Amino acid sequence: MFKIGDFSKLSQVSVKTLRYYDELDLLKPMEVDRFTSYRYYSADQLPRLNRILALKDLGLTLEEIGALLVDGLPAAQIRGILRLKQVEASERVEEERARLSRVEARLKQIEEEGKMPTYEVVVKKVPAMRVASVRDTIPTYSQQDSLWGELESYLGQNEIHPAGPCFTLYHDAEYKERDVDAEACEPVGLATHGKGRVVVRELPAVESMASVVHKGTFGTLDQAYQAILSWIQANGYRVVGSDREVYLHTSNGPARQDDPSYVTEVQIPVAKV
Amino acid sequence: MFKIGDFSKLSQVSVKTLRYYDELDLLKPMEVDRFTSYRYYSADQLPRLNRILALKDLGLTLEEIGALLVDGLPAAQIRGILRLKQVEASERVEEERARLSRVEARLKQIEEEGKMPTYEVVVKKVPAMRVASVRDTIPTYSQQDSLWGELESYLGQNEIHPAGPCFTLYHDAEYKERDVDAEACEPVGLATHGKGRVVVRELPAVESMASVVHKGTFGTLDQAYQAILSWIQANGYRVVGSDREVYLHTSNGPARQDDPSYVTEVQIPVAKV
DNA sequence: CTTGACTCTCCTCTTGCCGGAGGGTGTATA
DNA sequence: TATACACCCTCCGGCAAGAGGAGAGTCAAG
Repeated sequence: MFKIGDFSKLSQVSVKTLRYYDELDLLKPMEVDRFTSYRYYSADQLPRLNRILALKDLGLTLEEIGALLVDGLPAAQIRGILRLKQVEASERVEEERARLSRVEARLKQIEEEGKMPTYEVVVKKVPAMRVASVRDTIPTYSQQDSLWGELESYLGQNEIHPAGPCFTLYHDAEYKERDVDAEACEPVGLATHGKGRVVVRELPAVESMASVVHKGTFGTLDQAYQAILSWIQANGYRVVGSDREVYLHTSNGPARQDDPSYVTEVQIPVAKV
Repeated sequence: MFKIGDFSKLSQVSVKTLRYYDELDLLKPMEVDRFTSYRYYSADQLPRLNRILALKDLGLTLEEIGALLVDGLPAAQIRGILRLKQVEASERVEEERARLSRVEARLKQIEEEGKMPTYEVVVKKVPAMRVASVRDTIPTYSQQDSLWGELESYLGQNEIHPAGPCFTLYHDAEYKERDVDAEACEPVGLATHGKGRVVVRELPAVESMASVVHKGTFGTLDQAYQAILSWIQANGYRVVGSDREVYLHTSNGPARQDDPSYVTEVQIPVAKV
């Protein structure tokens, strides 16, 4: 019989941990003095403790270990839990590898530019939404006014309030200076009918949307595009959909002037590799 | 200006998290209503939030992010932190890879044997210790009585109490049936002089000691050896030192009889690959 | 008998939030 | 104008796996 400190030395497990395992019923001392509450462990409790440690090393939580430690548990069930853990572990490996490569990409970028990058790219989900929109081929990307005019007059006539910030969807697969296939979109709450060139449609959710926020006039928006595109490449993604320019500067209507305080978000659907 | 819920939708960050970042001074709302305490965010706070998210993705803690977000921080310092994170991340990758391979080894073992293995092997540190010992070549490994006799009479004469469980050190590089180079060891507290064949010496700490606990007679101890050795191989370790048999069954003296309740720990120093 | 090393219970702290209780706000509609 | 309903606020508790420490009781050796 060993006192907790000696048992701790034997097993190289801290006294705190032994007491904690006692509390969780993972490893009760062989004997507890009724008067002093001193815990006494016997050497043949070491195998159980070692099993706890080994399972912990495999990534099981203490709760799972407790469930596994009841005697006579069928091997099939143990295999099941372990296979689950195997999947979890390989996911974590992948996750950490991805994190490492992000850190390395960032470091490289800092060393090249000598400072933190101006733009921060994040990948997020964008939920599905219903939009009213007008789509057309426009001469240059800065000449969207007609689209927005149509859209707003439609919304005004039907007394529809936007349900979120408006944005332009660019459907061209590659960058184009002229004859841009653009769609002016305004999120709406209820299902309604379009009218004329205005259609109301459901945009599906995007699982992985790379996003960057630009503050400043539209003239400098290309910097944001450059930043997000090079990020996409540097981090092993590829473009898999139409990009959006979301106009965040104010509640309704797109930006039509050059205002240095305008805030615009560039979103590009991406996927790994 | 957005209320917290709208800002949350924009950024895909939960309201709870935004409030938490406010509390930590990571991202204060542009404005807080003095009467209602409503938080109001502006769109141009998104870049800062995105930077927080990006740094979090690199594995920085929120505290570190707070330190990094003060303006005009020299790039050198940022590089320093990131390099630290790089090291941490690659360590975690390695750790998770190791964990995954442990899980796989265990799964394979279970599939082969159809049950949880009888022996649990753990790797632990063993601290340095001072021992009194007698070393000699003995005919077979079960004939250690003379060594223990010498050792105990020395301890008795000098009134030295053991400072821990006694053990035998086996110095042979490979397994031998006969002419075993064995050393009977008894940990002692104070530095003393040996006498005759008894020497008092310092055993260095062992950083990685594979260990397995056997309960039963000595006759079945070879099963424990087999288990630990095959574990060592299956988990990518190799033997780098003399193995120990630690006698845990009772306070002092080695086991000399066959008692099925005897508890013995087999320890083997190991290193990766 | 005293000293010093242990041991006990109980409390708080860690990280990055999530969930809920209880109560106040804002606005769209009947 | 009343009211419903969706928001918002603060505060409390909880998560995993213990670490650290306070204050009090115990053990073994000299």
